[in-house]
Amino acid sequence: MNVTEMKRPRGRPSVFDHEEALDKALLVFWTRGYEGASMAELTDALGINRPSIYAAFGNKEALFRKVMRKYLSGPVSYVSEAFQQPTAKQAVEMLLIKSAEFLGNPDHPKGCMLVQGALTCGQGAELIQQELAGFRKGYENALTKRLEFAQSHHDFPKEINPAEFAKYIATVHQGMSVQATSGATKEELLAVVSLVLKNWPR
Amino acid sequence: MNVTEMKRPRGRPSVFDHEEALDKALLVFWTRGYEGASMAELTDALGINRPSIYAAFGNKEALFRKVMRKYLSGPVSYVSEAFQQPTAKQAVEMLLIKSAEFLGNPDHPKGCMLVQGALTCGQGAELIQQELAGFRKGYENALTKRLEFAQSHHDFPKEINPAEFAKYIATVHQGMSVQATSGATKEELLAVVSLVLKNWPR
DNA sequence: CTATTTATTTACCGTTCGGTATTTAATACT
DNA sequence: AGTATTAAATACCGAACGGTAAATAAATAG
Repeated sequence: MNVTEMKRPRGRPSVFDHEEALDKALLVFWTRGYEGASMAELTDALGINRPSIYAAFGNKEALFRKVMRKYLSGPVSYVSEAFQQPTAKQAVEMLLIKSAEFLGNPDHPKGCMLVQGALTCGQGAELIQQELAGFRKGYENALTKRLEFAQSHHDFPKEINPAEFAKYIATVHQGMSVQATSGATKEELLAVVSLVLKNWPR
Repeated sequence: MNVTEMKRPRGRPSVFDHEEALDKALLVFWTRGYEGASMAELTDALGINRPSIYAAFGNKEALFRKVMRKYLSGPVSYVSEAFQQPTAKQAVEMLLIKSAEFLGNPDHPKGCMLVQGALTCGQGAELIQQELAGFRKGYENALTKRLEFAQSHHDFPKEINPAEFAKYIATVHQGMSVQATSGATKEELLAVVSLVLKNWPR
């Protein structure tokens, strides 16, 4: 049985593709941040009327969370991929190089939405702000685990505290995002990464 | 002639100190960002009525710029101070150590207002966003100049591109700001700085 | 052909936004 | 004492905000 000939649902069919709409919403949230993106601008970008957005995704907060999920599992999926590299150095290398290429890519908004989505915010968006900080902390913790694993396999110097080194790499990573948002190019970011990797601890 | 017995101005005297008011406004903009800070919240924090703010400082944008000037010449004046250290290494060392202590200081909002004031923004605040990016770029350029000077005095390896190294330091610096905003402590930031300084090029 | 279901469209809601006109109070000058 | 000057306080403005009720259109099920 072919999926393309599935029985169509009961009522009036949606005139827009939900996944495509989320992609369009991503571009707005990415450039504007959670609060900077107004429902009016989102409505324009999605090309559908406002009640349709609410019917399909819930309110602004719910829409943002759905967009976030797409963002994490899509554009930045290279992060968890990097952690699976055979050595710790290769893992960090891939993480930073792919990040430089991603953050400075002119084909989509510059910088990382996890950083610029809601670094600060007005009253009422603190929850989103905390959630984004939580995702960032999550990546940092995953990197710590990766380095602890490497350390236990003699792949990372035992003199270095994995949590501290992970925070150092995360700091560079987030700094690269700020740089990209302010206009840094892929090449400039790669030069930064090169300086970081040049001094890999041994 | 004593300044304390200066002739008082003509009309009804101001009931609030303008500089103190700017300090209070700074705390709001620092935590909320330019757009996240509402005039209502600013009014509450300053303890004066809204028309008084407009009469004293102009509109929200003008108020923010006056606050910015105080911020640059006050809390973060250590940056230009650091550049005057005798050697390049001492300059960067002081820059990063003082930054760690400043960004993680729990006595005022965490992070740097130059970074979190308007990393992203809605329509209408792009000018402020660009101005903040300009200030960040200004610091980076000043650091580049400092390293070029050091290079010409055999105080910095001639194999390293000063602009690239300055961007690396600026990237770490801005990353530290993001980390601080998300809750990183002074001690954690100092550990990051220690890792950066451990690999000073020679 | 009718009923049911679902989506789109239009028009609108109350709240908050940044900003101000107007009135009232406090001081100095004459 | 009266007037000019300056600031504070009250009350308000239009616009933009996120969000929704009600009506209409397009499909399936019987």
